[in-house]
Amino acid sequence: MQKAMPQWNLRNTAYAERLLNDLEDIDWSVSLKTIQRNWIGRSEGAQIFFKLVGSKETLEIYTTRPDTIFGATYMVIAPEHPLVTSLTTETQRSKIEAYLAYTQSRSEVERMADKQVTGEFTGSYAINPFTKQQIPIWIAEYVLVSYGTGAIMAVPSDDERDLAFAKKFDLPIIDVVDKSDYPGATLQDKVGKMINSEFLNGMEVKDAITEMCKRVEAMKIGKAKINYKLRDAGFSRQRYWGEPFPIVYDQEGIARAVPLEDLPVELPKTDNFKPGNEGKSPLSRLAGWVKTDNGFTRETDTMPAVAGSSWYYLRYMDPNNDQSFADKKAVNYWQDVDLYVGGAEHAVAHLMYARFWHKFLYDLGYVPTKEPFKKLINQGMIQGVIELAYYHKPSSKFISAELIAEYDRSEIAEMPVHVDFVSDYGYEHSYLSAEGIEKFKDWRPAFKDAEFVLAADSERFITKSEVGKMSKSKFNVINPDDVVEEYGADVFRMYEMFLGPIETSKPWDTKGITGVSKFLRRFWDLFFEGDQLSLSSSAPNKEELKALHSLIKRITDNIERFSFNTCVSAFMETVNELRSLKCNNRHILEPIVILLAPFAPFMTEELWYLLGNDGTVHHANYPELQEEYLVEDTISYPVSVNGKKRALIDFPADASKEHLKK
RNA sequence: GCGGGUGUGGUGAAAUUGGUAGACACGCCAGACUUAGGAUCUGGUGCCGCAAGGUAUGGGGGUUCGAGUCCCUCCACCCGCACCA
Repeated sequence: MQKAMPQWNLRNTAYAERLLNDLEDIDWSVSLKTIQRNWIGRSEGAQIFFKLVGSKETLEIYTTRPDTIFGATYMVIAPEHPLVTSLTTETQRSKIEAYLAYTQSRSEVERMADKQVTGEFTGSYAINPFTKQQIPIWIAEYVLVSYGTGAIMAVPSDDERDLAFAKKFDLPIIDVVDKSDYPGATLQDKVGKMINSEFLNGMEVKDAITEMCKRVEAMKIGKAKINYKLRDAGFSRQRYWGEPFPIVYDQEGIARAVPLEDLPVELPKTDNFKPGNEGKSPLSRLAGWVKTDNGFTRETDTMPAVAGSSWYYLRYMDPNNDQSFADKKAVNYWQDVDLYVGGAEHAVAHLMYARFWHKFLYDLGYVPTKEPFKKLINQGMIQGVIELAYYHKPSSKFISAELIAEYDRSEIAEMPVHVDFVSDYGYEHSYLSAEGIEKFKDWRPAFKDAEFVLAADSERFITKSEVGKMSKSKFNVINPDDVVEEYGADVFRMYEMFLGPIETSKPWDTKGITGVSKFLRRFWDLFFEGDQLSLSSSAPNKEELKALHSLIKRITDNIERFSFNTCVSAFMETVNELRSLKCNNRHILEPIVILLAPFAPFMTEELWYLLGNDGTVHHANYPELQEEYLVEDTISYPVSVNGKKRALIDFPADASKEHLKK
């Protein structure tokens, strides 16, 4: 059931321009910024009021192309537009009602999926303020009530949708832009010379837009206006869990802020979480709480989850403060969030609200920065492979994927198969064996007698494999506990890092996990002779020191740029090298234990203890890089002939220029 | 349709600013040790070629002494928005 009720809204539209512009200053991924830009949806245009024939009312439209107004030959309003009833004339009423019944029968999804040119004439006319022509007002579903003003001036010569509509309903088309100077330009491109437009004739489109905005303003029939797709955020929930609004209503029903000294307004305790009457929140049942001592009435709606998530990071800066959300000193010290690692699914809700909220606090002087999250990394998702079986509905048979071309696709359904039944899971050719088919039938008793059609010479039922989210509904969830059980948490952790760059999404695949497992065992073995800890404390040699310090350099640099996969590679290379050097020197190995600690926290803790240290390795000082150990004795110079490297020649690093030239 | 991103071996991937492409790992091949091995160790492995050598970062073109990296163009795939006036 839908019901109109008064709601609190956050006027984040007032911040639209800043939310858009300040994206420039933050270090976020291009795709995330793009999503936010699209969501804000800024467009420059004009708001224009059209007079109606035989009425005192006007029809307000929004257009990004005021220059084309001489080509506006009809108008269109959305089926849900408030003026629909008053604009409909007696003779058209039954047709309009039939059309409205049709549009109401179509969901938004249907409208988008099935774009048909439909509409109906209202019987009313507006007056084009420049041509002075009477132009018909139509209703059509291609105009959306939620965007702009829900009404447009239609210029069939310069808009594809208007053109299709005009052709279908035989409405006049007047060319107003000559694009012959711009070969290849489409209707969307704002280029060309104005024609058939009186005082605009000969102007370039851009200048014509400016000129038209001036004229419209001078005539007091509208003005230049920037429009946003971004909507204000509905902020009321009729639920128990959520922050109560610090708002009370006085005897006249005027909303007032709860005085500072009475803040915060805490959620009252109750054990009745059922909704209140007339769709109100459960809080409305608590009469003793709703009525305040001075006879005011509390707001009983609560805030949504995005309220808390919009500012929690500020509270982290001063979590025990009972006077304010965070002390200014603390906020000035911490400033903002240096690095936010989060999923792209928060692109428009949480991340937009948090930015808005932060800017609001900035305007009030409570935070020193304009943006909450300086740098943001979208960590990639570990995906799953979804295994699907083709099911031929008319014959109730399952069809092996290699045979699917022989069937009519409209008769085929795809049924998810639990990945536990699938052989060679993760490979292109993954399949159900005879045993797998039996498991599937036990799992889905409804298909216990279904036939599985296999290729003539095959005993395998090939499944269709698709990369997608791990999801209970797709039966492809892999539990990390099993991996941890087999290889340990350190291996699991490092293998996830080793898979590739942090931003990359890819299906979970354990094919290479033995490499990481082997690496950790080899590192461990460096410390031992058989089962005995066996370490040398003598001064390390040059090669060992170079191995250590080049590792320190690489790990430091790679962490700095969030390249954890190459960190793992660097550790592997160093351990390979120390193995071939037969190094068991504690002056080398101990700093590596510290470097490795964030990557393999459990094993390094163990080694740290075995090395005789007190406390935890995770509090140890980070090893210091000493560049002098990195200097090469010889440098290999590539020798190029015709731009191709043909040879390498080694020279002592201290060789003179003269020597090199020879 | 509009906007954005990505294309490198059999596979996951390296190459931070234009400077020996394929590090590291998986897989594969050969060998060692073994009663056995899906354990461990050693060596090899982009492609063509016995070799010398040639060739190679989606295709084509350009800038440069030198291009995976910069520019143009085409193609493929992925993501976002989508009747936005």
